[in-house]
Amino acid sequence: MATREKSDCPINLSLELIGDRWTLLIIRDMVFAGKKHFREFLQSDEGISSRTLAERLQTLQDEGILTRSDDPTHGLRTVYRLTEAGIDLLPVLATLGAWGSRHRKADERLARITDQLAAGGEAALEKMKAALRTEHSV
Amino acid sequence: MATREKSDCPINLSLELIGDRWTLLIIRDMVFAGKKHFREFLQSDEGISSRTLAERLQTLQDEGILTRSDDPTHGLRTVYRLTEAGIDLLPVLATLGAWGSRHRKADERLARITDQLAAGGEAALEKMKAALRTEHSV
DNA sequence: GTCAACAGTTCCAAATGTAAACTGTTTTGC
DNA sequence: GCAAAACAGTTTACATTTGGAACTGTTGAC
Repeated sequence: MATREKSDCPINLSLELIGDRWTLLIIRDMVFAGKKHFREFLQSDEGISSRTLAERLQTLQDEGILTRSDDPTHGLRTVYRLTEAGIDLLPVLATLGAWGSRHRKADERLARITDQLAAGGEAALEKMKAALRTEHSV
Repeated sequence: MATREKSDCPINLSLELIGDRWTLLIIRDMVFAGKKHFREFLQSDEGISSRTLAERLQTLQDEGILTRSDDPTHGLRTVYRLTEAGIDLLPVLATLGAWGSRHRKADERLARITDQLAAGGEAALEKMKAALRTEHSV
C-alpha cells in the first residue's frame, strides 16, 4: 500500500489503510479471539490466503498498527501484538459489528458481543481497551 | 458482490458489503456533502472511476443501502437516497473518521466534523440521523 | 533421527480496478 | 429551433490485486 494519499479526509485516510476485505478481520481475530500467530489467522472461517495474510501483516506493521516479534519461549514462533493505534480500532469493529448485526443475517451469539460493546458506550469500550493493553503489552 | 458469504460473523458480513476502498466514500459523500447524483460522486477528491462508481451504486441499491429514482423535475437526473440501513452507517463513518483523525495526518477542518460526532455519543449521532432521514425522504 | 509445526514465498490463473473514450438522451442558452 | 453542455452510464484495453496450491528452510517434539 505504497499508494500516495488521494485526500486528507480522515475517513479516506482510514480506508486507504484498513478499507479492504481482510485487514479488519485480522484485527478482529486479535481483539476478540486473542490470536497472535500466523497459523492462527490462517485458520479463520473466512479463509485468508497465506500470501494475502503475509502482505497485510507487513503493511500493518509498517503503519504502526501491530508489532512483530520472536517468541522467546519458542524459536519458530512469531508473536503479533496490537499497538495503541491498533487497539484504538476497537470502536470501528464495534460499530461495524453492530451494523452487520442489525442489517445482515448474522450469527446471534457473535452479534451479542459487538452489540453489547456498541451499546455500552464509552465505558464498555474503555474497559475492553484496558484489557487489550494488558494482553498485548510485552 | 454476488459472493457467497464466508461466515456469519457480523463484522465479516459488514466487510463483505462495505469493506473496500470506495463504498464508504460514496456513503460519506451522501452523508456529509449531501451528494445525490452520479456526476457529483465522480467529482470527489479521491477520483473514483465511473465504471467502479456504477458498479458500487448498483450493489448498494441491490443490498438496500440506497435507492435510485428519477428526478421528477429533471428528466435526465437520477436521485440516489439513503435508506435507513444506509443512514445507520453513520456510526461507522464517525468511528472511522475519528480513528483517521487521531492516527493519520488528516485535514484538521474535516477531522473536527467526525471528532465531534464521535465525541458527542449517541445523542449527536441520533440528531444527525434525524436530519438525514428528513433529507433523504421522498 | 524422523516427523510435524512454523512463518512465510513462489508461481500461475483469475478477478478486479483504472483511464479514457464513447453513447444516446435531454435540457439549456441563445 | 438549433448547437452545445449536462447527464448517467457503457465499453474497451490495460494494469494491479487477489486466490489457490505447492513448496522452502528451519526448529521443536517424541
